[in-house]
Amino acid sequence: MSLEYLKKKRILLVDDEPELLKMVRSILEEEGYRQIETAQCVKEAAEKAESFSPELAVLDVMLPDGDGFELMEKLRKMGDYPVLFLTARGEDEDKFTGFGLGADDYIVKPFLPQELLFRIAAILRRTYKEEEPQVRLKCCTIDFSRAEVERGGERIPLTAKEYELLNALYRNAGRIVTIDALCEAAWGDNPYGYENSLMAHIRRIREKIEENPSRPVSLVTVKGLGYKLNVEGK
Amino acid sequence: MSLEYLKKKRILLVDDEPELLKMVRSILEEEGYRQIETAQCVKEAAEKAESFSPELAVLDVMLPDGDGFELMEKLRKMGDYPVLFLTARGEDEDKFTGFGLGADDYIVKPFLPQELLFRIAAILRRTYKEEEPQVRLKCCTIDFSRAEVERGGERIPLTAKEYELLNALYRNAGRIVTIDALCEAAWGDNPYGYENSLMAHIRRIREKIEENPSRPVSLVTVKGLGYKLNVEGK
DNA sequence: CTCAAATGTAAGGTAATTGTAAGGCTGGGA
DNA sequence: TCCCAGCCTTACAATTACCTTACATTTGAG
Repeated sequence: MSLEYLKKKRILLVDDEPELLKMVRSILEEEGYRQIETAQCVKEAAEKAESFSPELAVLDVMLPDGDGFELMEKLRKMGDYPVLFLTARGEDEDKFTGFGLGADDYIVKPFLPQELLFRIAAILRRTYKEEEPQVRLKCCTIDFSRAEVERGGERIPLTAKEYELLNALYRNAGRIVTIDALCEAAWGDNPYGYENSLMAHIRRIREKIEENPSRPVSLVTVKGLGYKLNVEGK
Repeated sequence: MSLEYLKKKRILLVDDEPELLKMVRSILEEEGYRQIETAQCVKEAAEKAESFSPELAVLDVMLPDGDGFELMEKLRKMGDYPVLFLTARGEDEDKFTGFGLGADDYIVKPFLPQELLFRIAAILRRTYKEEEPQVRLKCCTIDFSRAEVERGGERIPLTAKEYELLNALYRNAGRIVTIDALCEAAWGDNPYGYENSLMAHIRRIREKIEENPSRPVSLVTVKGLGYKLNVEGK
């Protein structure tokens, strides 16, 4: 059972004490985690999260410009990754607030390094069941980690927008994704007026992933409802 | 965010003290969990797991005929569901053994009921993403997230209007929905003058979901009142 | 700055979906 | 028995949502 891929996950640490931050970081790095970002307040954390797209967040409850709970709500709006809280001993109320809001684990300071590592590993293992770099489609495979499509030995690169759209479709593989949802995924805040542009992108994606782009089988349109990505295998 | 579906998950409790078993069971039942099995030793647990197919296991470390770690290895061979350990205070070595073997969480006795509930909910939430509701009818199933009807292995797509109408009927499954209400659902603002069109759509839907569209059993008409969708309840 | 690649826009085309209409049932009442 | 209302059924016409393509604009690397 190879768990190596878990070491590549992006982890965001947020704590106001630089000492603790440094300690936790070194614990994780020693264990082999390679992608770690840190922040010392809510504002900084939100900015880092935006560009870093963490796959796990470890948050202190007490922060100079707010609290960890408020921060978690912010983070949850951006992506659905697990959140683990650190807090001072004994504040049971905090613990319950955190769990109630949907935290994934809660560790009381002071803690044993080993326990932190185990809990992080347990959450990552559950959340990211197995590495799935290759998504198989009818007549090609998509490699999201390289943003490439492989078809008949040939490697075709995806552009940024194509990647975002395909990813949004893949996250809902098999289900219908509305035009609005796709615009939202690709253009964010102001996703209006791009319907036509979306269509052009869909066409370009189809030229990369379909045998016959005019008779799509993997990225099909459901008239009046949206688009749907069909992936192979259970 | 509906978390109701988590309450239906099958949970296996294993502990040698009948008292504790009873207590944990009542904590869970009070919270709304409905499918709970218990066992008092490794042997019994293995048997129950076989027939019960748990979706989460809560294990004590100390058992009369073995230990929880050994049991976890047995369970893992049968299925990949999360395991949470309960143990007596202070046995840090146990804790690390458990996590090292792939446990998902670890709670030290004595614990607060609330904490157990939160940790169980957190694990279930991460492990089991919300499932899509499949609506079962007399001779087919409807999958709204894919806008498809599955009948005898065949997948028949629904069009936008068909989707809207079926959805409106499903939201009032078993009850009569008036013609006006259906027009309202499908045509919004100005739902007048579409009665005939509605009929044509009803026909098309029946051809997709009924054995004999002319003798409907799932989407029946109630003369003078409207239509009604009969779903197979359980 | 320059150039190529990526992205957005526009316009004519097309086919599936939807609307329409006309004739056909069926069951209840007179 | 006949008639009528309310719904069914079908074929076909109209619409609209999407396709396709060429081209304009933006972006970003060097």
